[in-house]
Amino acid sequence: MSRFDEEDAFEAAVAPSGGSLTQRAMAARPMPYLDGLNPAQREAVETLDGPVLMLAGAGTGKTKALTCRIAHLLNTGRARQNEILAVTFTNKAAREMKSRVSDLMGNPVAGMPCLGTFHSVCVKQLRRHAELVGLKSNFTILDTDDVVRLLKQLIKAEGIDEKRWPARQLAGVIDAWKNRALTPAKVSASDDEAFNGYGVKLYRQYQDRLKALNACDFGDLLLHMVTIFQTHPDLLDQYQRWYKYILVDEYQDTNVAQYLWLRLLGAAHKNVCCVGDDDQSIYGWRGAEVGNILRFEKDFPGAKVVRLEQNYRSTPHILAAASGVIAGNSNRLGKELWTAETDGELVRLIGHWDYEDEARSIGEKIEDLRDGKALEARKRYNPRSTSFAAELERLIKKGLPPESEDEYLTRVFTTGAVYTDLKIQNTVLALLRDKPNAENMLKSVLASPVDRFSPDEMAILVRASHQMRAFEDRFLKIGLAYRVIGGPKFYERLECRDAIAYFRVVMQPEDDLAFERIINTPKRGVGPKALLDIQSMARSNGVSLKEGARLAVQEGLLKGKAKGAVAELVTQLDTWSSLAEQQIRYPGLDDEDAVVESVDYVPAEITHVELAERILDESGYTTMWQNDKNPDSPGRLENLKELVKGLDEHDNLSGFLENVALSVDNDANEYDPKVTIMTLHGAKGLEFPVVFLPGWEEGLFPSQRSMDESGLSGLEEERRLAYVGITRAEELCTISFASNRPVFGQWQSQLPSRFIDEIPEEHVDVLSPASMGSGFGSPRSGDGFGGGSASFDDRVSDADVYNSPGWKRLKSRAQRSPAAKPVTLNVKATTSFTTGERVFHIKFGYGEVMDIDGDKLTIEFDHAGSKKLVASFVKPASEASDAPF
DNA sequence: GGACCTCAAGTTTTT
DNA sequence: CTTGAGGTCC
Repeated sequence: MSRFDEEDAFEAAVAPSGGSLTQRAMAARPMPYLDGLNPAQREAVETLDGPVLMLAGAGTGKTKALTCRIAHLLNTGRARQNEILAVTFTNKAAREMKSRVSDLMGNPVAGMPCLGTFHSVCVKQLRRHAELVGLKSNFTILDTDDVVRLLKQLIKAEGIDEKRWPARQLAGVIDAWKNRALTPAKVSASDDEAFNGYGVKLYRQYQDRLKALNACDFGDLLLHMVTIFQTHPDLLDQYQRWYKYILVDEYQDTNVAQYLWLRLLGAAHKNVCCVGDDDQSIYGWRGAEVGNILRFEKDFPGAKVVRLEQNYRSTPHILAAASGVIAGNSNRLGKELWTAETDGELVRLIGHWDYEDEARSIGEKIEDLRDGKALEARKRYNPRSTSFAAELERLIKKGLPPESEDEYLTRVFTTGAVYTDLKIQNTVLALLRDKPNAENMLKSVLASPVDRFSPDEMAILVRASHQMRAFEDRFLKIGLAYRVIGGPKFYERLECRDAIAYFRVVMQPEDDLAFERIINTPKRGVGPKALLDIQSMARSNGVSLKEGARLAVQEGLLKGKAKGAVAELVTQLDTWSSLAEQQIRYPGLDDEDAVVESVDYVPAEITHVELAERILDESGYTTMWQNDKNPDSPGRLENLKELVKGLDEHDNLSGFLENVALSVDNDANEYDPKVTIMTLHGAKGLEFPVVFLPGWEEGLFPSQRSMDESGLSGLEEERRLAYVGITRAEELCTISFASNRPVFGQWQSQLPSRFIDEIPEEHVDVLSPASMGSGFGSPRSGDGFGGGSASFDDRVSDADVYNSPGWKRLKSRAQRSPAAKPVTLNVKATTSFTTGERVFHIKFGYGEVMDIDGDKLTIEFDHAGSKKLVASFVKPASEASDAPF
């Protein structure tokens, strides 16, 4: 991006005539979006008919290509909005695609009813044809918690030891079968052994129970539709003609069921366009089959394969580092990412003493970058900070708080989002009109190199969520605003789940699981005994628990307090249900038709929000928390209020329940800039100017468990995860590891990750931690080493870590000439130790070698117990005098 | 029905 | 080591 472009944009931005960019572009050409595409993207967009496989590396503009393709299909009149099926994996991706297509078309895409996640599209289909698999169209979608409770009941009934065969495990087994599109009948004999030999039997029972409950789980949404299409060719034929064009995002993440569903729908016209990147397949553990991408050409002969290889996101060193790592994998489809950019920093590598040091160091670095105190200034403008552009767009839709306008305006300029996104440009122009000083502001920003990053341009990406705590602790301590993505979910809180259970029973009286949850919440004196009576009444009459409860009251099975309470609850439920009935319109049933509108609609007596309030009040649920004197009950009441408030965004209660089941509230819509902390998995599809990748240690990343369970393929998936992590970074990428980390409470010496060795050294800058800056031996500020028993802690200086053999090797690696062959760090340490020898460890003190296993020593420490350590972190006791104490 | 105790497990996660 | 689930006892 040259200065010329910036000035061009500048002129456009301050032009008195206002936002004419869009108009100019639109007037010049009917399809302006094609101009912004590179040749490969253009080919992918313009090859409208027949199968297309788009192999799109990280940051190569695949969403752009995908959305342009949709716009092109619409613009050329190939298809109407409701004739395009476009599926993604996450709601977020679906939302973004929708909004970007709207931008391209110049007006909101009203329709596109079939742009959504696999699951949301399937739910719509299944609600239409539920009866074909024995369900009613108002079926409930169970979450994992419900599933596990249900399976637990079945396991118990089967007389299996729950301890040895936990329901969670069975849930996993069944889910895996469903991911592979295996109904109970299709589970092959080889799987008979599953779950102590009861797997298939329980699977069948589970499916029967689901049918009785008028419910299904996530896997069923896909599996049922596949079954329906396979057994009803006429129906399939209808759908095949309906969806003239099919587009699939993140194709490498599809499982067998999703693949079959797609193949069925696309079999006739074969206008299927799949976009994927085999190098970013990181969901194998939940059933994703990379194989799907490999066999695309086989399933769709004559498929056009387009490779998007020009990266618009990252600097050359970051790209080279990522490429170097991913090169270690075999069986790749092979893409070579390149960039037109030439500037940029090396990928940074830092080793720390322990995880707290790591958190401290990253915290300091973030503060420096934020305050412009870091030595390195921002080297280039990033004209494509789509993360910020998306955020700003969201905020503008919600209404930007006036007090933040200046700040956001500044950031619009500094991130350069203004140069590329028409929508943002127009917004900025609107803001500029009211800002007399904006012109000067813009000029000064453009005149000086940007030397700071906003906190929300920075992210910390970890392998496992437990790593987050160290950063949270540290950031709370230093008052650095952060945001954790993927923490505990709002709807999964106890009070929300209870409230939702009430709604579920009201909307779907056969939902026994929800009924069981609320029957004695709040306490109504209906204990396990009464519940048992109700259950047997329901079972012997073949009705739902709610009806069973009604019968139990009528037949006089229930006595005393329970009788009155149950009778009241049943009556209440009836009342609520009839109030709700006036509002029922299942989402998705109507809007898919070409002609919708005016279905006869009886105005409801009360709104669904009022109904929800009534349910929670009359049931006594709100009162229950009001009377609870736990310190957290006010918070729970607050959450309930929040929950009811959120109902407003939905048409009715069923719409809300569907949303609860199919979406996660991960969008943190907050104004203040915050550093993002999230897992590598959660970061896929995102980008940040500054990325920190901590915890690159053997066993943690690559994860030991992953390798134990899946061997080489597990390792390769971990490597792809590393690739995903590095490629999230636009400008600065910092990888770090700690030499010591508590694993399940036990301090362990950690080896740097093998992935670190796989980064070509000419693209790495090995740095010393900040505390090393003034030379070796600088005393640490006294945070201690995180508890621990060793009395030596406080007297140890950082320097010792960097005198360790492992560190020296690392250091020397960076100083070798680029031509030198990379040496792995995992060289066996000099195991000159012998059993029985007295040794010294910097943290654990003195001890005796009990056992030797390769380069690992089992040592019985005098004060710290028995530990297994890598020899390089231990020295003979006789040499311990080197230590500074 | 609630408080206390014991024991086991302990990645990644969207829908 | 820490958390959570399940069981027991009052």
